[in-house]
Amino acid sequence: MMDWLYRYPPLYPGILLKRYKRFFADVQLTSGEIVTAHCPNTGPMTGVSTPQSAVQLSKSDNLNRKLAYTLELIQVHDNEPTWVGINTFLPNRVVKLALAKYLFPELGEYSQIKGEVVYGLDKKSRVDFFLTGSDEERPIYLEVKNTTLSEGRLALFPDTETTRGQKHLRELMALLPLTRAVMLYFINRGDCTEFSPGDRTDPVYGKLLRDAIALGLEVLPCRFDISPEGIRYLGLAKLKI
DNA sequence: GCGCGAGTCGAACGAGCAGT
DNA sequence: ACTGCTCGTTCGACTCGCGC
Repeated sequence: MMDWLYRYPPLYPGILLKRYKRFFADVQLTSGEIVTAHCPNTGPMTGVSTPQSAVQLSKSDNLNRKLAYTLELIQVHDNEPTWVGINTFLPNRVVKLALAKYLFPELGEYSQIKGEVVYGLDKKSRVDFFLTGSDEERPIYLEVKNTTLSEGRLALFPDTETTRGQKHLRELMALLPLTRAVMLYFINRGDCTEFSPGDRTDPVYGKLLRDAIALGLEVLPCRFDISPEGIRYLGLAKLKI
């Protein structure tokens, strides 16, 4: 039996009425009450913000928050009904838990995990994770990207033009080959079995990714099963370049 | 003075870290 | 302990210069 990697707090089911102004989503709870929830995903959420979709909200008891509810999951029907994770900082948290459990054999037997390590030419970028202590001398720079866009069973990143994402790729390339550089695409939905760069949304990113792979960048497109109960790791998706 | 396009900026929230 | 910055991201609101 596969263990839960992450368990959601109690969630409140509802129906998405509309998403607007990037951070807001009006949701009708099953009680009939209409609430405005914080949408912690500032991306375009292409294909995953359709009104009348089933959603799941968490509720914060932080009194400083203006919006107590947070949009966590939305159900899509591209394939079978599938829950998609909306919360963009969850992938980092979940990957941290997965690293602690050594769920990615591709990364070897590191002994130290550091988060948010400063790197880059101007020392202004931060890598999500920095792994050291493996038998191999080279440390690992690991960057995590949240992926929700899909075409059928093919997951795509990015879902919009991302100059920041391009910058991250360039900076990872600059580290090669003295260190290992790994891009981990967190496929935030269980129905996708393959992964490709989203050339239609950001062709520059797609080209950069291929250049980076040629230089030695490693890509881990990771599949996760998402449900209101929690998140489980399903293994790697097939990389289609 | 007006309308237009291009460019810049701040708001929204939370986590984590550095500096005081 | 506290403040302030950075990161994630988009877009409405705003300023600027241009041509008429």
